[in-house]
Amino acid sequence: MEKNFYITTPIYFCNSNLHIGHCYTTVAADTLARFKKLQGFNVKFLTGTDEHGQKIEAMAKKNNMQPQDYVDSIVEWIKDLWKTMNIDYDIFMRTTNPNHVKTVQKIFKKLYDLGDIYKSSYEGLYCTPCETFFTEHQLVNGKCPDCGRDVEKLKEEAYFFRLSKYQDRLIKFFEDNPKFIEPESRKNEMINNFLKPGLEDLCVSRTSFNWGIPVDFDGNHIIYVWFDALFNYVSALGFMSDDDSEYKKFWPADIHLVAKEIVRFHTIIWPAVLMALDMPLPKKVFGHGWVTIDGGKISKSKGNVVDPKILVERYKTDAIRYYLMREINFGQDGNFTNEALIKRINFDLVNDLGNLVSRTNGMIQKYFGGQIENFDYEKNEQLEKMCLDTVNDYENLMNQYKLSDAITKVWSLINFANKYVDEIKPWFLAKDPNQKNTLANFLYSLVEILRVVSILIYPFMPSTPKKILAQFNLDESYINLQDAKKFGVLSKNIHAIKSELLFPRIDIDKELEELEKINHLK
RNA sequence: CGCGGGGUGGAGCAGUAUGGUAGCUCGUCGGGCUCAUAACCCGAAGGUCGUAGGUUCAAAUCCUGCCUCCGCAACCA
Repeated sequence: MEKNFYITTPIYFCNSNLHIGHCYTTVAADTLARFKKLQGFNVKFLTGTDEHGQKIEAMAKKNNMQPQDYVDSIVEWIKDLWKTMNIDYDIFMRTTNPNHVKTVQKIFKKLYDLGDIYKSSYEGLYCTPCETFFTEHQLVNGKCPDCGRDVEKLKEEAYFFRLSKYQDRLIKFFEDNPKFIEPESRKNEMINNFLKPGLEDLCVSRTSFNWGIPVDFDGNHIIYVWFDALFNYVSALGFMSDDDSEYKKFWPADIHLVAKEIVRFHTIIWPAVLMALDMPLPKKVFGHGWVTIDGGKISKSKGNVVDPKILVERYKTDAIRYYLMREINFGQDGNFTNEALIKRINFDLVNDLGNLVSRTNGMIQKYFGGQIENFDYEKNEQLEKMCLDTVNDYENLMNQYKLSDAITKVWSLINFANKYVDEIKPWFLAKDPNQKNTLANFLYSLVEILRVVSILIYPFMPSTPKKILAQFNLDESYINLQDAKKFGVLSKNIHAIKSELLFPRIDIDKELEELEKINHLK
């Protein structure tokens, strides 16, 4: 039977460029997608953009552009970002995609016909110059938070989704599927904050702006952006279109990866609408934590937004990916600082991994002229067990989405190898011609460990394994999870090639100064 | 009493579902090695686990109160 795996990131709101937090979500999804592929799954990995809404209309106007031209320019920037971050998505879904638009309209009509969407009126506090409704607590001193002017009570005609009808079914679903929301704390939050107090019907249309999907049977109304956006996960698979084979194959999604603030949309509104349509629900919504900067929330007004493109340019993609996946415990908030980033690079990538590759290569050059051949292979039970245990632990952790723990596990193998060199003391063996075979076996083992390491780090750092393997004249075909569980896979003829450093050392003080300068220029 | 999360050696974090020698990375101090990117390996110092009580033979872990920080509160990953 074919094993399918459908994973999604949120589709990002296109009102401006993305920051390191968006990269975090997407890198995590990419890492999981690559891992599942290694495990032999037929993976579908979706990311994309949410392009409708009043804010985008306003941003376009501010830039003197048509909304479509504006989002096109942002999308171009985002696609370039994912290219530089080495994100290997299968689908880049845009909510302005004509098929998506048609699908959302059909769904809206269907729910209207079923009676789960009905027409009523929306009453709220309205700021006329800003053309925006606000809730009571959004107001600042009773005035519009944007312009500071008075607001007035206003009624407008709108469509509503019968969210309240699904409250009990949602609670039951949460109880019956304890793993639906992870981590568990998010589930408690949803139940306590939203389900227990009672759900109100959701206003799913607006008339105060035009940039969105019109209700096709009532032209004045624009469909609420979240209603529009959530359905991208199925419209991308051809749901309700002429060809829905992909939908049949991949829905329901195995995991929606989202950040914690939009868990609500994915675990209450989304399942409720799917229930209304009698469609299967996603298997899991994982709400990861936030990347904080210097301990605080990423925010434009604080001016602490880190431009990921600058980071990638300076430190290379794999280093950034490694830092994000390693430093932050998946599920909880984690801090980003320039200093921690550079330290991780220097200590973990340069000292531990880079140096291990370097010294292994160096010894093969020095003791064997770059070529180990014609030696009698001796099995080493201890090494084999060490590698096998690491791979098994790693796979278990990855299956539980414990990404940080899994990559840390790989480093314990790297550290083990560095220690092993000290134990064996190859520099003594090299002086004794009778020990030539032992020395060859030892170096062969190190290359084998590096082969296993290359496989395991691949989902996290897609370009580094190639570089490691190339130093020993091996190609990417060795990146294979099944082979990671075996020891002694390589031919007993190892050719080491003099190579550039895997990760160059960074001068911390100098680099921090440089970054400080860049920040000031902004 | 709105809700959620956190407070663990100098710094950053794990550990808390099934109570039982407090672990990791960095920093500090001392030692070893020389294959390697002044890298690598070993050892040491340093914590009454926010606080006050409670349960228990035994609490970072379970219960109660309090202090404190961060976030959410209906369109910021």
